[in-house]
Amino acid sequence: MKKIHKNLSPWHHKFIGKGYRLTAPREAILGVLHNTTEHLSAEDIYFIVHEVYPNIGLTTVYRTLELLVQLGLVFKFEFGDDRARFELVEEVKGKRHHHHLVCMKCGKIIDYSDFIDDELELVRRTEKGLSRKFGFKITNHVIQFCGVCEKCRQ
Amino acid sequence: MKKIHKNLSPWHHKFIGKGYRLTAPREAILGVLHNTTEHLSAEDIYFIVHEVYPNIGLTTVYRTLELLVQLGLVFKFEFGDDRARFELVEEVKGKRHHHHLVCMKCGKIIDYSDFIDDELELVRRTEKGLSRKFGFKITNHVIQFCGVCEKCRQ
DNA sequence: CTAACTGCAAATTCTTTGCATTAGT
DNA sequence: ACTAATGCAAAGAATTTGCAGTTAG
Repeated sequence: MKKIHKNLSPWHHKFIGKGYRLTAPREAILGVLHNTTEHLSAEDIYFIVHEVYPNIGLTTVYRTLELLVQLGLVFKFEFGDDRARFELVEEVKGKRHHHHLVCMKCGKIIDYSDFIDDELELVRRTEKGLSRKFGFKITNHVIQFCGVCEKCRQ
Repeated sequence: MKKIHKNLSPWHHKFIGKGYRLTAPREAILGVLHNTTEHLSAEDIYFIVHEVYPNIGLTTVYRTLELLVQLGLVFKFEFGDDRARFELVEEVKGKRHHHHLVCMKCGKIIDYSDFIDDELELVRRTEKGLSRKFGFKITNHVIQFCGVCEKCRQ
């Protein structure tokens, strides 16, 4: 009889069989990213995870995030404030693909997806063109608008 | 008779009368940015400027770049390699507005302007929409594609 | 003349590394 | 068991800051 595998974690298959292990810290970090709508830095994540697993170190957070980016599960962004921010990719599961609008004064970041259909259509076309012309295999894009938010303008 | 002002530096008017001074280091740094097609880091600029003005410090380069960004003369970019890169805005004077294509393996950066007309049209539309919806005054945008270049794919 | 600018050295901040220990599979 | 993953402390790298001396306007 076929053994039923208790595939508890939705991320299980992304790790196993590739030489990677799905450990408690990794699941915790994925969980944090999954449950937030914010743009967390490594340190932010560290503090949150730390509440549940007080013995997880900041180093592990950095190393895990690096792996997750490499596995294509997480995006890494650099806004203007000299610390990387991380976001789950998960096009699946409701959360929509979005781009960013950043306030240069207060650092506020808005995710928008209102105007995104046109943008994505353009992205597809541009990717194809760039790919053909420069021989790149394009895996990702950054589209971001910068400005000053309503509050900071006063 | 009207006095002819010896406006030696094309950047003179961007500084004077706003409480800022156009000093030798600043002109040198602007000159470096003007004469390159590369995406220089603060340290890159420091080394180049240093050949002509050996007593200019790295600190001054950082401080000058910060000011230039604030004055809107220079763009600051973060590609994946944890060091900021700087580029003169100068839409004027030939050099065309462009976007970036970055290789995640070797860090090569290609400026492209081939597919940019569509992109800029879209940018205008999106800026208008975002501005209306979120009350932002939009001053800048980042459009960047990431992937793996032809060489690194082999 | 005076406030803005500069250079130097020291301090900060974010991120990475070395190494001995622990723990998935 | 075998090797990846972890935590800690220490190292590293980019950028910032304090301060006394210098200079453009």
